[in-house]
Amino acid sequence: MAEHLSKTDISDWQDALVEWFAENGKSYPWRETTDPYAILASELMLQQTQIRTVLERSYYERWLEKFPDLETLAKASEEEILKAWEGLGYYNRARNLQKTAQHIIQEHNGEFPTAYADILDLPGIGPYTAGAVTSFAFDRPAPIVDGNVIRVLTRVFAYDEPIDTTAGKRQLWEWAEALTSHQQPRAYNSAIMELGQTLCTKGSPKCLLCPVATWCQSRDQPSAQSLPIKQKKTKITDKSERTLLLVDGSQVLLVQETGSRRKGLWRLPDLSKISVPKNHRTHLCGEMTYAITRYRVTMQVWSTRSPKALADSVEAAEWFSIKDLPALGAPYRRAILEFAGQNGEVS
DNA sequence: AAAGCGGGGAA
DNA sequence: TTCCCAGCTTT
Repeated sequence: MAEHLSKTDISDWQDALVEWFAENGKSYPWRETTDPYAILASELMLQQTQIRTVLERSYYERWLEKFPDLETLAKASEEEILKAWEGLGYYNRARNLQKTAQHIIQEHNGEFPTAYADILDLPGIGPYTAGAVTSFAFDRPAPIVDGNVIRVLTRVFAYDEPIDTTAGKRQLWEWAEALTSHQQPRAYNSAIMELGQTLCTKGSPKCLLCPVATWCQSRDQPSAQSLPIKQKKTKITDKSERTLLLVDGSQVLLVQETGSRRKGLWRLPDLSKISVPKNHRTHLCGEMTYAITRYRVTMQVWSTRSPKALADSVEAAEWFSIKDLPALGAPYRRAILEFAGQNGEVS
């Protein structure tokens, strides 16, 4: 399909995007640097995560302040890393970022690799992130395909087949490859992503303002809104969870996550795993619902009037100051803040 | 090829 | 509610 575009077309398409971006491109902290480590940190934070989320809570700035370079990050403790990543989700990203730092120090003498294949080889870095670092940090040509680019390309080529298949992905990368700029890799890749983010949006694409509408087979078509097409629909399963909120003065009792989910983070103890003494009375503080991966979880929070007595029944638990909590899964943090008062009273 | 992995914002 | 977000890894 890209065969429909001649060499001149491709060049004009690139120029139009780059020119539009020069006029309309937004400034982000990670666009003001060419430090590959800083760019990589931003890219990992942004995987499946909206720009707004990263910006609003200053994850990027805080991360670079705490771990300004590869050496500092390589030596950090898991606890520090998870605390800095707390609330962002997909916590293996943080662990992989540290593994990458250690890998570069050991295998590349501390020099960030500039070759695409070497970057792709780093833990947690797939085709998209490798292309992003290659182009954004080193201004070298590399195709990228993310959620934004997928919208732009499927609409430009009126691609109405599912994109979450092997064939669909192959087609998208093929197009991205064919359109990659060898003149201005950094600007072009930034431009096509920003186009998808601001004009070629999910809801109602702003074709009227689009700098590349000339080349678009879905221009002003209602069909544009329905692209891209996905085939997978994840079905949500309901789950329930009973947790124990034990507060003693300014302290709260926590246990560490064991499974693969939220590994290394802390949480409220799971009441269903605790054998409560026969004559011990517990009461329900409240209930909240949250979503995680393919589950919708209804979480009950239980407590007691005599927390110290019950704490002995909780395996491998530790007391933490509520003012200085370790990295927690978001729902547990919310529950503590909502149900635990300042002076140990539990609602 | 499919499933697992977090959390939040927007329609 | 559902969908999506600067995706990657494991099964």
